[in-house]
Amino acid sequence: MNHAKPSPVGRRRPRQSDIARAAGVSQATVSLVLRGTPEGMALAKSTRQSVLNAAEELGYVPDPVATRLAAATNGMLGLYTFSTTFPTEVAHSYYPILVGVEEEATAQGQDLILFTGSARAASRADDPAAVRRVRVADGCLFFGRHVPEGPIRRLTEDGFPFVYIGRRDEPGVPYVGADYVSASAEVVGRLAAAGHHHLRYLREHDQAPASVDREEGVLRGARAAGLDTSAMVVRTDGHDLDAHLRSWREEGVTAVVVEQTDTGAALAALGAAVERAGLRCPDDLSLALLGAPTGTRGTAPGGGAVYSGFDVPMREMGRDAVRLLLELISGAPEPPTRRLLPCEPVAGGTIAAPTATGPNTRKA
Amino acid sequence: MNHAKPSPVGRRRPRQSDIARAAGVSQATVSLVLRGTPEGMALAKSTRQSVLNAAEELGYVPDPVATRLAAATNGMLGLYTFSTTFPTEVAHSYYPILVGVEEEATAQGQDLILFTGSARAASRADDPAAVRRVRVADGCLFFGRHVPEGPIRRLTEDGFPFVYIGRRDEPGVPYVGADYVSASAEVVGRLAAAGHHHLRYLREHDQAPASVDREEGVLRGARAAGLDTSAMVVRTDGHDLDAHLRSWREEGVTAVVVEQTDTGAALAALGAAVERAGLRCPDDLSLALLGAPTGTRGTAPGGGAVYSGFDVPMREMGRDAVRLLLELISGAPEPPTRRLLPCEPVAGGTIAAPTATGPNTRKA
DNA sequence: CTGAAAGCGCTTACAG
DNA sequence: CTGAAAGCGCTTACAG
Repeated sequence: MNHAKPSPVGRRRPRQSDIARAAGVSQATVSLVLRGTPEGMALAKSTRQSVLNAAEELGYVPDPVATRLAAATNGMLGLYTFSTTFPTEVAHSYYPILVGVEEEATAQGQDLILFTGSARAASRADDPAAVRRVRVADGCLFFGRHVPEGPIRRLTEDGFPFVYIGRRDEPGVPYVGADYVSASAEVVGRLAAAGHHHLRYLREHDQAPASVDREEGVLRGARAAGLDTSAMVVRTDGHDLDAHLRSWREEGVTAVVVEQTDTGAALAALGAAVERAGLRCPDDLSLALLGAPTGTRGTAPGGGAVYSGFDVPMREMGRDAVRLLLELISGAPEPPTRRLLPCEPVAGGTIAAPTATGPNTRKA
Repeated sequence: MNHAKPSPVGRRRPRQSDIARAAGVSQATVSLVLRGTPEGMALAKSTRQSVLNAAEELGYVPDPVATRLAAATNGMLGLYTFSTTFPTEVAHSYYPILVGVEEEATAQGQDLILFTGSARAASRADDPAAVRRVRVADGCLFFGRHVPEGPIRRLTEDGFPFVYIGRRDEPGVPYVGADYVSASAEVVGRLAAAGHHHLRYLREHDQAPASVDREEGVLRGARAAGLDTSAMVVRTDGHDLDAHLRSWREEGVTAVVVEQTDTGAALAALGAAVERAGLRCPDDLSLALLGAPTGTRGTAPGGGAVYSGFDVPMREMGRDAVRLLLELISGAPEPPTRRLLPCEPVAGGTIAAPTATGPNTRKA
């Protein structure tokens, strides 16, 4: 026997067998008709019609769970986040992606399952069991700077359709990322064109693809402009940068480029140091920010201008990832299954020609 | 026969029968052990252990779809929005709720299914079939100013657990709403205490509970303060309010209270009229806003001060709704299943004592 | 203490 | 053109 599923309160909701009884056909025939398969369409008009009528009459709605178990699709797409899901602090970087995903999912008639990282028994977001849950959905989107490889490999082996939001190194893994390399190179080129020949690139220690790509772009742009890149890259853990800033200025550095991450540590540290040094931006020092989500760009210290740099098309990435995932699910992906979207350059107000007066002209 | 589910690529993922074979027990026993039921715990230690080992060995993860179909729960909560889902314009009012829901769901180890309103075949968000989809989840949260009653009644009849985010009139329907009545009354009381005796309440035509409650609160507060309420309530469809504003001023009105809705039509219209009239706020006119989501409060025209009024605890509503839903699912809800959360008064800068000089003292 | 069986509500070959 | 049957991977009484 079985469960008390048939609700404490009202009538049981109708299933195919109820329709079959009402229409005087077999349950299988009901399935055929309702799914609108070729076989179903080939049935006698009268059979079809009576099935359809009975279904309408009874208010039938297919059970998505049973549908899915019986190997069909269920019109649900998963979204699994490896960063802390939704936390208020990273809301700004996460939300635009969610909006994009939601928009496109809605447009495509797909529901969305937000896998909340923790969940059930074994907890951590990178727990293999946790990741495997995503299989309830027809396919899944993954997002986060750091992603556990094991569970994902397993999914690949199983042939489960998924797409990363963000570039990945693992070969064969489909993704929709941002072209940080080109965008970062362009920013450095812009600085060089404005007359900056001594600059620093400030980044965090984190080795996520998004960070690696920005650095590569910065170096590429610097070389293209003929700049000396030997001491250009500086890593910070977010601590006090006052000493650094002072020595850079003494070395004639006129511009600092900084990466934006979900922690924002590097940017915050730089901002604080600039503030404390009493420097004005861009008068005393030009600043460029590599990649804020569209619309969330902050303003620089010592001047309050909007950061120059580029925007990351988060929303569009979300939308495109949904499209790609759907293509994968249907088995016919449009050729590039690894896509990089262009970033929008932002003029901002933190880049100006360097004051030709040399280092340390203004007050300490 | 059946489907090609066993992945095009790799090995089939293990199921209970695989574990059973490896451990030399029946599949049912595996289920008992893995679910950790009383019966399962009562099994011989050695049996338990070998099952557990085999499961670990094979990397077993239960199939949530099958689990759900076989009548257990699946650890998924639905969120169904009747307003346009997520559209950028209402993002501000919707997002805090989503954040709250997400936070609590994560804390409780539940995944979230975002039903995208439209979806599949028949489209509109209030389509019965669309609403019925929510049954994949263990329970569902509903949100939106306007909610179709039919589909919901059906859900009730079926004994499906759900909770509204926002107060509802339908008897017996569980909800977590905001106490707009008290909060609105308090705002009017505050105005009266500041010396305002002639005021107007501007609202839209929309008859959602949230609007009805605000009006009730305003009238209650006004009566408590001994104010004349006969001409107090004014409805607007968002069009030109210049003439209204002029006549109010001539009648000696010194303060206007306005409701915040997801369209923001009334507020926008009032703001524009105040702007055009060249009035300063709160110098020439006090303004109060009834209910913006925490943190999204805008600034008033003619002065740029933050609106006085109250904040709606969207995030907390989301959290509490998840808790209530979980209680409902487990069958043991804590007594009030219809809850109203207090709103936070916001002092803001748009309420001041009326200038004792009477109407139209300042420039047109 | 454990196994065999029925059932959840569908889909999909396969017979007639 | 339609029905009977098997199967998806679980859970849950019910026997032993």
